[in-house]
Amino acid sequence: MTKKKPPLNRVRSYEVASLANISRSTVSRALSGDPRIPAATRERVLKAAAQLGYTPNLIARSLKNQKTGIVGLVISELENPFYALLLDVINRRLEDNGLASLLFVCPDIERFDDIVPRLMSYQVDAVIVATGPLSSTIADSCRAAAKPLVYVNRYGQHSGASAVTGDNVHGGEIVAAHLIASGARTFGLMAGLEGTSTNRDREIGLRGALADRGIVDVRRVTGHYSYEGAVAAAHHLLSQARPDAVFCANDAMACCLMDIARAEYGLRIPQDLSIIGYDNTPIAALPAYELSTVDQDIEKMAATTVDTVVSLIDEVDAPAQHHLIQPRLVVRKTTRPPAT
Amino acid sequence: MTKKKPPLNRVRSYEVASLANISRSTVSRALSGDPRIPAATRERVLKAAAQLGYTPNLIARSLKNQKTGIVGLVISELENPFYALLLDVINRRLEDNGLASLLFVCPDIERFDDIVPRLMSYQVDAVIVATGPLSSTIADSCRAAAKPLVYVNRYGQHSGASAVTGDNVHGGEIVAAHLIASGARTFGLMAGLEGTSTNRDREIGLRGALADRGIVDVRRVTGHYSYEGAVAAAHHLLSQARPDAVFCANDAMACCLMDIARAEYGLRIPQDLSIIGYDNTPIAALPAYELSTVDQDIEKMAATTVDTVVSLIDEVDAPAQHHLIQPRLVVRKTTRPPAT
DNA sequence: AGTGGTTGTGCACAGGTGTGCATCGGTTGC
DNA sequence: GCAACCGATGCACACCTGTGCACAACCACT
Repeated sequence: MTKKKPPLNRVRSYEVASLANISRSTVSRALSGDPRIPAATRERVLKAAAQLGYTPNLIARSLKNQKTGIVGLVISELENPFYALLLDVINRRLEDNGLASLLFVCPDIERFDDIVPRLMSYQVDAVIVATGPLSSTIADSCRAAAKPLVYVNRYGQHSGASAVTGDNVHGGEIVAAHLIASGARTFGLMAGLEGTSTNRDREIGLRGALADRGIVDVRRVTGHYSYEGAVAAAHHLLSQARPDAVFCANDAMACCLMDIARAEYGLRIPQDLSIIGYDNTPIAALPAYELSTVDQDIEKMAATTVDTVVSLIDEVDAPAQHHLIQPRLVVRKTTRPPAT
Repeated sequence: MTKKKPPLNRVRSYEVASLANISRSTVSRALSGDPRIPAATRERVLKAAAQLGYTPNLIARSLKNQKTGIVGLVISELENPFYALLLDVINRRLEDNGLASLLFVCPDIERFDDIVPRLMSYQVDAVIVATGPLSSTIADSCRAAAKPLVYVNRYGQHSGASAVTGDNVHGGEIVAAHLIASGARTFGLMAGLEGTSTNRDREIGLRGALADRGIVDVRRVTGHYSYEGAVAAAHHLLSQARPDAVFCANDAMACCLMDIARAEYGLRIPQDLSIIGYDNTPIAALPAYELSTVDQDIEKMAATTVDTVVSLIDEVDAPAQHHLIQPRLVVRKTTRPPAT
C-alpha cells in the first residue's frame, strides 16, 4: 500500500511541468518537437516525463486538434479468410502511419444503421469499408461530415467515394484466357454474392474474353461466396450438361465444387473437369486441393488503401480516387497447363 | 453549392439548444433521459436533434466522463482462423454492450512495446489480450492505470489479471480418453508454440490421463501451431517409431500431418494412424480431412470474455477472475470410434 | 545609453460535453 | 399576504491538451 489515490488514473501534463519547474505549455511544445525549445529544456522535460511515465491523453488532444487518429473500419465478416487477412494487413499499415482502427463487424445490412452514428460519434478521421453489399447511409454520413471514405474490394460508382479494388474485370479475362489455352470448350461460372461489384466485374471479364473468342454460352449458378452456399450450386452445375471448365468466383466455392465433383460424381480434376478459383487464400494451397486461382495481392491492396486514406486525411478536398490492383494467375493442378 | 462552411464539421449540442429555444444543459439532460425534464421539453429537444442530425461528440463526452466506451483489443494474428473467428464474435458482443473496439494486430513481441503506450493514450476502458506469448509490460501498464485487463485463450498466473480460457487440461484428458478407447497403444504429441499456456495445459491433460492408464511414453515434436511449422515435425514423427495415434495441438498442424502421412508415407487414416486436432476450425470439417477434434465453443468464450470485461469496468475493484470454458469432443473420421 | 531584434516562456482561451449548484417562476399552506 | 416549497432550467466549471499572442530577458548595434 504505497499511496491511496495520487495516481488516481493517469499522470497529466501539468505534473510533468511542475516536476520540471516549467510551464505546461513548454511541456507540450517540448514533446511535440517545437524547434523554439532549446535542447537543455527539452532534455529536462523528457526526463521528467519518462520518470513519471507520462503519455499524453489522446482524447483531450483530439478534442483540440479535431483529429483523432482513429480510422473506422467496417468489415462484414471475418469467417472469410480473405477479409481476415486483408484486415490484418490494413491494420498493421495503419499502425505504421500512426493511426489506430476502430473495428466494426457488420454482417447484416440492417446492423449498418446502428453502426454509422456510433462511428461518426467517435469522430473518426476516415472510414474504410470492406463489406459486400453497399449501404448509402454511410456514404451520406461521411460526405456530410466531410470525412474521407474508402471502399476496399468493392465500389459504388455513384457515391463519389474513393475505392481500392482488384482489377476484377481483368481477373475474369485472365481466367478465360487460361481456361481456353488449356483446351476447354464449354464453360461454367459459379457466381458469388449477387449485387457485389467484385462478382459483377469478374463475370464481365470472363464473358467478355470468351465472347471475343466467339463463346457466348456460359452455364451460370450462384454459390454466395461460401462453401455451404456452393453445395446446391455445385449439384446443379454437375447434374446435367456439365461444362469442361468452371470458374468459381472465390476459392471456398471452388473447393466445394471439387469435393462434390470427386466424391459424388466420380470426376477427375483436371482431366474430366477444370476448376479455377479466386483470391488465393490458404485453402487453395492445401495438397487436398492444389487449386489454380487468381492472387489478389492483399499486401498491395492494403498498402494502397492506407496510402489513399492518409492522403485524403491530409488534404480533405482531394478528389475521389479509384485504384485498381492487378491480379496474378496462380496455376496449380486443377487446370491443365496450356497446350504448347 | 448550398452553403460554404456552415456544417464545417458536425452539428453541436448548442445548435440543437438554440433551435429548441432552450439551454445546452437541458439538451444534454433531455438526451440522457434525466427524469427532471418534462415530456414536452424532451420531445422538443428530440425533434430538434433529429432535424439537425445531431449525434453527441463521444470524444468530448469521454473527456468529461473519464469513460471512452472503447476497449483495446490486442491480437497476434488473423491468419489463424480460430483467432479471426474469436475476434469476430468478441467484437459483436462488445457492440451489443455499447462498447467499441480499438484493434491492434501484434505479431511480434517487440511490437508490443510500441502498442502499449498508444493503447493507454487512447484512454481505453479495458484491454482484451488474445495473443500467444505474454508480455508483462501490458499487465504493468493496466495495473498502473487501473484498467481492467482480460486475457483470452491464455493466462499468466502471476499477473493478477483476469482470464477466460478453454479448459485445456480437460481437453487434453478428453483426447487421451478417446484415443485409448479407440484402441491406440502408442502415442505422439505435436505441440504448438512453446511458452503458451494453451500448449502447456493440453499437454498436461494428455500426459496426465495417459499416465493414469500407465502410459508414460509419448513421442513429442513441436509444430508451432501452423501448417508450415508442422511440416518438419510431421516428418520427424513419422520417420521412425511411428505411434498409433497423434494428438496435434491445433487443427492446422493436424491437417498437415494427415497430408504428409498419406502422401509421403502411404498411411491410411485412421486404420494405420489416428489423428486428432484442436479448435474445430472450418478446415476440420472439409471432406478432405473430416478431422476429429475438440471444439472450444468460441461463442461462449467470447460471451464470457465480454461479460467479464463489462463487470470489471463497472466495479473496478473487483478481484481477478479466471473462467474456464468446457471443451467438447467432435469425433469425425480420423479416429476410430471407441470399441464397444 | 537607447533601440530594435531575437530567443525562451507563460497566460489564457478554445475544443464539446456533463453536472453541481443556484435561480426563478409559480403553487401550496397557514 | 407571506413563507416555504417544488419543479424546470440556466450558469459556470471541469475534463486535458495545443497554440496564438504577449511579455521578459538578453544581445548587438548605432
